[in-house]
Amino acid sequence: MKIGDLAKRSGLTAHTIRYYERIGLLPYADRNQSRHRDYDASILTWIEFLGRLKTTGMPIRDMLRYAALREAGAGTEAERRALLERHRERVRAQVDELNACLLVLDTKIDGYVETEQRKTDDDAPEQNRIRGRRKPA
Amino acid sequence: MKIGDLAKRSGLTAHTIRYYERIGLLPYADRNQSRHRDYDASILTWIEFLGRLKTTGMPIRDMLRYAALREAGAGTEAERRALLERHRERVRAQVDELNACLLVLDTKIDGYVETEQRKTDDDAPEQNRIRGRRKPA
DNA sequence: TCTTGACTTAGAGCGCGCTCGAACCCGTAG
DNA sequence: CTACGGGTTCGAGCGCGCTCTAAGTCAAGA
Repeated sequence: MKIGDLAKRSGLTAHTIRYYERIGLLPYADRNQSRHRDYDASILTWIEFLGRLKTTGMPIRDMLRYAALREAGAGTEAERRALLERHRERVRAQVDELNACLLVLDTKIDGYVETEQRKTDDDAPEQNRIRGRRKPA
Repeated sequence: MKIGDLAKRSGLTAHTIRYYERIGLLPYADRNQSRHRDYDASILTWIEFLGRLKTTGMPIRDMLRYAALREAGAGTEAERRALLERHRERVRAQVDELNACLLVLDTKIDGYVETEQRKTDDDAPEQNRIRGRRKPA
């Protein structure tokens, strides 16, 4: 598979793939007789996992650490596991924080809903106006 | 309240507070006779809300839009609400995505746990060795 | 044969969100 | 009076993660 195909299938650009190889996030790819990169489909699995790490906010320097352990092969599993477990905790905390923010957003949005409701009440004819914040049942 | 106090209470640096004012994220602050910024405690509520928007990944240009509507005052509630509702949807999607990533992380970590278990089994004396991936019950 | 288009490398540039430095101004404690 | 610990403005610089340009190579199709 050539870099353009891998780009299409991975969702990365060819530029980004070369950049990732340059910094060590992707292993140095085999080249064909034209010195073009020639990929095996298995690289997609790794790219997809990198995408998960990225989505969850792992900085590239940490991905590099993980990638280096992976390249090092057997004997690094315990450290890889520890790295992922630490990351998982951070992601869990992140989810909790986002959920807390969602509650705040809900409250804020509800406030605007009520503002609009008051406006609607004000616009209503005098004999139909109801005091208070909520629409009558 | 002076900028240093606000920095302590808000968790931002004085540099960042000035930067936020400069770009319009914070309203132009009153100055005292020494031309120093003089803040009212109420600004903390706004800064805290900005922090929520930031935590949830809203880019500054969108916060600026919201801040501008806020400054514009009454009559902009519907648009502010719409902006927050769109953002809420993005945050919900983000939480879903993170949870999906957490499942992948769990699987990956479980894989390493099993690797370590095999290693432990290999290290055990011959008569105690058990075939298979899982620790015996 | 010639053109097209995808590939190569090295290195510069960019958008974001700060972060910091320089030079200066003030008010207060010693 | 002086030193110090704030504050001020303006603008440059930085770390991140790409993103793009330039100049060249190569293979395949008209």
